[in-house]
Amino acid sequence: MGKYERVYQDLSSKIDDGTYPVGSLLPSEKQLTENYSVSRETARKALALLTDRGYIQKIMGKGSVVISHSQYALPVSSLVSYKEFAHAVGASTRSELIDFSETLLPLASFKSLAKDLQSEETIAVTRLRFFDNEPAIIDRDYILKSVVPSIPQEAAETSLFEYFENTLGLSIAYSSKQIKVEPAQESDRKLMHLAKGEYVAVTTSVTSLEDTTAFLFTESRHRADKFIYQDFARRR
Amino acid sequence: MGKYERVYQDLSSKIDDGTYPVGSLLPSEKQLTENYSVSRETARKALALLTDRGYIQKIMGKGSVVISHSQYALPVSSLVSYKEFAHAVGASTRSELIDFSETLLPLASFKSLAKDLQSEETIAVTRLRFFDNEPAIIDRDYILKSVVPSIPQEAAETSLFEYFENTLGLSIAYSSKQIKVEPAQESDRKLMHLAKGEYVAVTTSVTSLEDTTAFLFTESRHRADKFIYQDFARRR
DNA sequence: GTAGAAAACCTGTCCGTACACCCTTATGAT
DNA sequence: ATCATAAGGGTGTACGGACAGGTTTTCTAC
Repeated sequence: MGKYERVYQDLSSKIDDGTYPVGSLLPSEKQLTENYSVSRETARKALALLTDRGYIQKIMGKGSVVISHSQYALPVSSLVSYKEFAHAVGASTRSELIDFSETLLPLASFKSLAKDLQSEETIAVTRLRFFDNEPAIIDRDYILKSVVPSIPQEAAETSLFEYFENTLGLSIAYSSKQIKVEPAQESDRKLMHLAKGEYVAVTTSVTSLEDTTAFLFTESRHRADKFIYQDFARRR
Repeated sequence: MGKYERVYQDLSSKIDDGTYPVGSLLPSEKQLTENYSVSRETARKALALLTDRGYIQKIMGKGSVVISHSQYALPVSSLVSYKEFAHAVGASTRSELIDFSETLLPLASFKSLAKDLQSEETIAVTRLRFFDNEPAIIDRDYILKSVVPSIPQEAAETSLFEYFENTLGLSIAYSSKQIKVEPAQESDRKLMHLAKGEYVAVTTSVTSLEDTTAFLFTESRHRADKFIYQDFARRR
């Protein structure tokens, strides 16, 4: 881990724990170079990370102001796995493996996100996610067999991300996603206990590795009444 | 405009127009310093912009690969105004001024996005947005009178963002937003021709200036069947 | 006392250099 | 022919300095 990442870690945790409350100023760049014994560029890199993750707003001639920064978004944003999200919010969560099989990638669901998709063999994992013991999300992941030849049952039951990154050493880089609202299907109603005429929020995402290989295709169907998506954007 | 922004502009437009197609490599950092007569740091700043806007993926030891990058997201993402969005997609769009009045900020709608909100006087602007001559979105903006004392009717009918930035010289910096799904209200059904029992996607956002003043509060109610939100995220 | 100018401090941009690490290709020994 | 190694070119990180331009504080002149 680079120096600037350590500075970032330290500053972000001090913002989280209230050492630097919302509205206060962080130490100036010059002070940071002294406190952490780094060059100004390194300090600025750490501040840049804080900036685009919504921790601070830099004001020319004044300094870096801590701004309020939401931490409880659904795992749609900022590309975190369900397990990481559950751990972060500390809610009572569990998930149940519904299906675990092999199939061809359903092109239609993802072609609006990724052009030039080929029909490829995938492993499909369907899981039902519970929040506070209520079924809230149906996740269906398609993983390219050409990238991940097989998945242990245990990884499918706990965390796919962890398996990809830690066990296989894959470097997950970015993801593009889409959110729509659809009427609940029969299977949605059954698994999530929905009445007829209810709706679900559907997020579809394509996740790629650092070498730009799109390898993970996910469709996530959320109970509309439990669905909240949060986002932070800058105008630049 | 800084040098690195000009390099960014040039590279991004060349990606958009196909000079650098998806999958190809951009010139190396060294070549960029020569082509544009800039230092490596300046070239790297331009590449960093391309990276976090989803134009490219940098691969260590290889170069910068152009990745496919969606441009037709709804104006929820990346903080663009409706007018900018309409212009970008080139769809047939118009909007209709429904209400233009003064009121207190409805705290309840926004308190999950911004803590410590005070009840303040605002100008409220409600507009109905049409896509392809179909009513699709109801936008209701609350603008703090302490920041924007008055709004000409013409600005409310065309573009508030343009008025804030170009006429008033306000620097819009960032925004945090939230998406939920709700049953359509009576007013939704009336304005957007919805049947009973239908749903709307509601995006709520708080927009702040560079000095961190939250000044614009927007509630956007979308016909569920026309709502698509697109996003691009990176894994740290 | 007050207004205005200067100083001090802050961030933004740009430049140059150095070295580590990664990937591809060419080289050369076997 | 094959395979290990070296070389070259690529990005990642870190350091240094310089100047521009914004904000706040201090000080000076009136």
